[in-house]
Amino acid sequence: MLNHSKHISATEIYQFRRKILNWYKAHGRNFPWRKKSISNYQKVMAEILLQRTQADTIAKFWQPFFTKFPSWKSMLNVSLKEMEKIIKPIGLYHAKAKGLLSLAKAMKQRRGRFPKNKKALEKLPLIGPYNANAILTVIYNERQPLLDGNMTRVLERYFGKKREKEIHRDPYLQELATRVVNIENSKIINWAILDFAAKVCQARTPKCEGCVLKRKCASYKVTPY
DNA sequence: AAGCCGGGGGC
DNA sequence: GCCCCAGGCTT
Repeated sequence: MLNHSKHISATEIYQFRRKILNWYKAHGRNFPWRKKSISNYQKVMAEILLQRTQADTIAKFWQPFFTKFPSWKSMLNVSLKEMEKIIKPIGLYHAKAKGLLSLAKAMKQRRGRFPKNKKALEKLPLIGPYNANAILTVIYNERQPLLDGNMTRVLERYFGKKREKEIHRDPYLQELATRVVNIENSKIINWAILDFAAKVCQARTPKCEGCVLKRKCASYKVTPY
């Protein structure tokens, strides 16, 4: 309907997806927040804790944090100072602590239920465009891209540069990412791309020689690192 | 649109 | 020492 990524064919998208998924079967990461058994509370909390923070850092933080805070309600009796002290090891602790207490209050008012559309989700504290998509995909099984700096880097290197500075205001990138993750189990391709970005297509030192995408990667042809 | 947050990990 | 990390909020 919009044609910003029309120059990229469905076949190219399919091949990219297939290679990433194959790579993921052998090399994908396993994290607590990817387990089916966890609560929606934990799924949302994971996305918030992960903001601008390495996944391995949150993996270590996971057990002690959720032992202390098993639910939204459990966060209501903690002072801001206490919460800041708890969040401190993962960084950005002023904003995250304040936001979490605020979100816990909002969730109490909402009786633990989340909105089911993007605009309403983004009105909640600490829930922005990325997180809203993550919630829709991981909890409600929708097909939204987890389009952060990492997925953006992979898509840009492989398919070509985005047009605008802001990820969430770039129609080409939005449309391309949406097409790429448009499969039945959308969260798997999303996780696969994030894992691929973290382990192979890294920001500073991408491991191009062993990369399964290098033959058709636009960046590899130009700068084979 | 730009600035800011932050401890920890990798190099 | 420097750069980067599953972004969002404030100005």
